[in-house]
Amino acid sequence: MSIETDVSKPSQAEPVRRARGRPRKAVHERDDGNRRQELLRAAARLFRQQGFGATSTRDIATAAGMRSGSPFYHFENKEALLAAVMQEGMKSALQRQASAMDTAVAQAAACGHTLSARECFRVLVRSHFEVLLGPDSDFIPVMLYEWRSLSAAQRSEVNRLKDSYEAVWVPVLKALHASGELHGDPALARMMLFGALNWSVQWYDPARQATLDDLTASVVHLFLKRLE
Amino acid sequence: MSIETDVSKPSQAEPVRRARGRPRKAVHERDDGNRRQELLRAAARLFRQQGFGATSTRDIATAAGMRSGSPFYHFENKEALLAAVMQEGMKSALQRQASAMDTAVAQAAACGHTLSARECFRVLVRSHFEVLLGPDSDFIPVMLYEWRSLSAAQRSEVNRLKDSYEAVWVPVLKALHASGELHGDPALARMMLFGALNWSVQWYDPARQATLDDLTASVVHLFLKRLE
DNA sequence: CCTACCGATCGGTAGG
DNA sequence: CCTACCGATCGGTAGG
Repeated sequence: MSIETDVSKPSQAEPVRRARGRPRKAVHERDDGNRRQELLRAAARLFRQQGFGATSTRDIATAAGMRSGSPFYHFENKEALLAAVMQEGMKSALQRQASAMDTAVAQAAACGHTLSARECFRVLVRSHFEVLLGPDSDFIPVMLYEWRSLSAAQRSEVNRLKDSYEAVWVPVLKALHASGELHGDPALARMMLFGALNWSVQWYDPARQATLDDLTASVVHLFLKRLE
Repeated sequence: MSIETDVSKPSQAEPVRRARGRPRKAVHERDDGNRRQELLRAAARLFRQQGFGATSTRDIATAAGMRSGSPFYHFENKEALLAAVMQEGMKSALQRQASAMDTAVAQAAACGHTLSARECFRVLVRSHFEVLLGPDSDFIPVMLYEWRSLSAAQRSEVNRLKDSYEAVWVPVLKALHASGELHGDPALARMMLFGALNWSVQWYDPARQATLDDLTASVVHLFLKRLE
């Protein structure tokens, strides 16, 4: 279907490209990174809405304002596009996590005290909710629910990022366990906690429900015991 | 779509089915239910492993020992097969939940006391883990992670079953909240709890990790406060 | 339930 | 990045 009208077919002497015309955006070839980013955002949105398997590369191209073959100029194949979405999502999550912790630590220091494990926990949960539910939050849900479609190599690449994201939580949960604020095996508790948080992408409706601060407070009360 | 072959339209004297030929397995037509079940199990396994979009109806047919066109004798289309997997999973989950509660109530009665909310909670969590991780546990993960591929009508059908499954938990969580064993909004706690439990299908390895009883005990300790 | 098939779509590529 | 295209696969069906 959709046989393209080949308007510009025969002897068309290369449109002589005079190198002085437009100083910026020369042949719209090497200014991408922009276009690549648009592709990633479109892919993330569609992969999340419809699933990887139900989204065609044509869908993505159209959503990014391109023709059907063009995504393959930026990505080797459809799976590489999926992997890039996930890596992009994890990198931005890592950044958000680090900056949230830095800010909190700095604020505490300005008040002349250090962050308690409980406060660390709150900051991490809050940052995680932002990653999951905040603006540009299609990337991580795609990672959570489409990893089956990755090759083994791509999967272990994404897992590296995920491990370093989770590693930040480990000492915090251990400290909470040591203080008696968190019961049971911290590793198991971490799994349960991530499950509880990640599931929110399935039901959270920003229009009708609580704010991310409300959610965070709930999680803290639900998972942590009072210290006394 | 799907124009039914109106075989029995005009003057077609009903294909006289001689009731005496072969007593069992007459024309291998009406002894299915067996084959249908095999299709469902194969579909559940493949949908879970590879995802709905990445699984072809040919894959499923082969796994069930059929030819490529045969699944469509049992199911109108691929989506109907997916919907059937989910409904099958939810019906069996509802049965397991009901029988677990019945057994527990009967046992308590035999000992001359009633089930506490905490004991109810434990029974429900344990039954849920069995649904998620026990034998024949491909159906529910498919429901959890492939509902995007359902039509709106199919989705609301599945949601009816899911709602009645969750409804059993509501009074239990309310009682736990009333007694101070569960903090925060019970509805929100239910979401978090299901997230924590359902996530286990992503990491639980029966070979290397705790038993379902261990998991259940962990969840009880993690989510419920001591009553004193 | 099988055989034999069809139309559509899809991932991907050559060449510019 | 577009044009023009290909081979493969896929969901689904007619007819028995």
